[in-house]
Amino acid sequence: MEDIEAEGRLLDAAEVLFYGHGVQAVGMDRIRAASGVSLKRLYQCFASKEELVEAYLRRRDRRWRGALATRVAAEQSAADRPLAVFDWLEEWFGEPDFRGCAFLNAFGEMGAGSAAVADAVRDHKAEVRGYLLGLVRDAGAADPEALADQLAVIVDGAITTAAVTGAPGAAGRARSAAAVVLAAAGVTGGNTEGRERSRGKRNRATG
Amino acid sequence: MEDIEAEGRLLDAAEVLFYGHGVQAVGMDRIRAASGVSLKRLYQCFASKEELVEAYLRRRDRRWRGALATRVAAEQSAADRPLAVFDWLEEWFGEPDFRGCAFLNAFGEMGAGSAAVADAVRDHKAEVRGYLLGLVRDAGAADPEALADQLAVIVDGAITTAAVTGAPGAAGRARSAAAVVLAAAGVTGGNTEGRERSRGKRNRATG
DNA sequence: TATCGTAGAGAACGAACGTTCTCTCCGCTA
DNA sequence: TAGCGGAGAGAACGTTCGTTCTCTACGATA
Repeated sequence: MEDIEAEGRLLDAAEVLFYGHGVQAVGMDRIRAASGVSLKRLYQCFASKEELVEAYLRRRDRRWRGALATRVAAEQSAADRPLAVFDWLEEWFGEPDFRGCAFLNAFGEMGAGSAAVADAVRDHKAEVRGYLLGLVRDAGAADPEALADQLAVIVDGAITTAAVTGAPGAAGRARSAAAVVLAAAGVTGGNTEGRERSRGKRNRATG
Repeated sequence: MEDIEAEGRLLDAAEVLFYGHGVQAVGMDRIRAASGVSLKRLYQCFASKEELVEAYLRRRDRRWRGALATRVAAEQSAADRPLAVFDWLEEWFGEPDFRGCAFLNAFGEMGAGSAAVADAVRDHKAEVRGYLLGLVRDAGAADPEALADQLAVIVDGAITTAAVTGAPGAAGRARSAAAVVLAAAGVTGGNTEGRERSRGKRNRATG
């Protein structure tokens, strides 16, 4: 098995297990078993559990933001894109293995004990906030920086609320709050009201 | 040492250690050392670590909501109280040992593995949401249920953002978002705008 | 003073942790 | 075919975990 393949399998196993059960609840041996990679090779790829955790977070960050951006970019009007974030969130919340924000979970567990993990989490949140900033800037918001801050707060609140309640409905409630702050900043898309969106297809092309 | 005193010292130690370092990162022996309660007595009070964690969360829930309610009740006008929540949050975020939401942290760590902990977290979030509902109802909001949902999302987002960034400024940004959704629901207090509040004393009595 | 119940200190238990080491086997070269 | 390097399997290391047990000391009662 090549190094690059082993690394991928290790990160795949780490993502499923760390995200699903928490970092501290999953031992290295369990990752070895799930990945099929020998323990020796595991420690050749990642010198410690902390390194593996950090790598897991950084890869998840890229994938997560990539999936979000892909979904949002499908929205044709720049003014509609900020709210499309919450449509994507709702889809994500509905997935059976959804268990909240991997980064916040890891931060709560290891943020106080591992600077590397804390940095990865901070970087992720900063990237997301930067992405939202670009969206509202393109949508012509009055004060993009302030609006991005507000949306970032609402997004995090939506994720944690959905995780605890176990219901994807938090996305819709967050979406309605986001619609209000967007409207207040002068961003009015084609479906600012939201909420009844789930009754059928969007009125704009989504494909 | 009486049972009731031992229990209090155990919960005090558990709160500082579990909240500060995470639940899994703190062993029972460390709690014994910090509390001065013997291990035997510890297991007489709490039959397992899980029970201690749940008791820690439930006591913290009562205290946390009590402190919040005390601070908010000092606001004379019912219309100003919802935003006062965020003033209290900012004070909390500025405390040196602030490390995010104890309940979300515990949920991320043990929510998948302990039903008792998950229940305690859900109960806390439901209580907070119910408290917010009462506030906006008293303030005469148009749709109190929907508004309470929105505020609950913003509160959770504020806490997690403040925890990750390590700066209390998230409270102000959440406050401004909350002010917008409150205004949209017809709740207009004496200082809805917020934001410049931090430049000096509030214009209403705070004592 | 002799006895008893209880409490604290901390040793001890088995399991699991992160990490390293040993052993064996296989594919390559001379 | 003999020898070598690297890889996988998994035993083993030392530590720490949650939990239980042992031993000693002490205060109350007769």
